[in-house]
Amino acid sequence: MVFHLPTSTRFAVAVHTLAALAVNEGRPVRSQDLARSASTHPAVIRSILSRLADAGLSTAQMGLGGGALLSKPAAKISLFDVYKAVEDCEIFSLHRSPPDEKCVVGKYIQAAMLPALDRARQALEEELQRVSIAEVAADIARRGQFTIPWQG
Amino acid sequence: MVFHLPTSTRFAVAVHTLAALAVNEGRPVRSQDLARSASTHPAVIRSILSRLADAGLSTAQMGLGGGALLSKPAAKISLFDVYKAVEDCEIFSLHRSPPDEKCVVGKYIQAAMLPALDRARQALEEELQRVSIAEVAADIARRGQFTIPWQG
DNA sequence: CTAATGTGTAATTACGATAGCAACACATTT
DNA sequence: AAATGTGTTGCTATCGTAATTACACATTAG
Repeated sequence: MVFHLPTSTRFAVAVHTLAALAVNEGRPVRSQDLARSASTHPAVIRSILSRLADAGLSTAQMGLGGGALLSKPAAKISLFDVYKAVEDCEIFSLHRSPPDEKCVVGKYIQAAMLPALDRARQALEEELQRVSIAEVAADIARRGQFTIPWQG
Repeated sequence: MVFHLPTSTRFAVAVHTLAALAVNEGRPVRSQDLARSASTHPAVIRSILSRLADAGLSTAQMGLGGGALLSKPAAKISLFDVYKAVEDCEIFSLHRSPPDEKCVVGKYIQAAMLPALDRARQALEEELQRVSIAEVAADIARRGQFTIPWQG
């Protein structure tokens, strides 16, 4: 059986994008080049960069020679920061239509399960918090056998 | 901005259904009644019950006076069991098209981020494991000020 | 045995989010 | 002024979900 995608591809593409900016540390990278690397369209990259910029994770340098840049050190950007910036953080969806209030189960089911769902969501977020874009970029550098001249 | 639903409503409806079976302990409940309680269609309920039966969580009693029943004690059914039965457990989707192998970032990005995503998924699943249908049903009973004559 | 009840499953339809893509205004550098 | 590159909007195709209908099959009551 085929299921839907629990998150959009935006999260993976956003991490890809920020890792690429970290690897190209300092040099602006064009949406066109990021798009080729991530196998997508430049407008998709710019759309994601727009959300990342709103979240204070990246900035854009307009005009000739322009492109995207990290707006803070890669070590200070967690995967959770990226997740929050580009995805809905409500992992669990509840009933499409509100359950029947006239049934005891319908009346209380959501209140009864919400605490557990919140704890599960929080556990997931805490794990994402533990990993930074710097670590992802460093892992890429290690696998690719090159070094990144880290900022600072 | 409007986002999509990270899980389908199947999970919430499935927990609703099993909690209802726990509350009506012993008596078969018709898909029609479960559907009214969950504000959905009987065929949707039967479709979900079919997955729950495949997972060994519920059974069906055919014919007149029939309906759905728990196939094991509610205390032995965790929210993770339900989650596994009706949802895709791949929370994070990666790139739609494989990244560019000719770019170092594209070549290693997925391998670099997968361990973190796995840990996050596992943390979520462990939290869901901690809560049982029996606890959800008991919480409903507490809020509704009635008691469930627990099996055994 | 027959009728009534209720499940199991397939097919269809409508809907909503995603992502690919084109177009164009705006900013910046040469 | 020309060239380069971003920001944003709008359109389209695709896909999963869920509502709904329909019908074969199982079971019980009479």
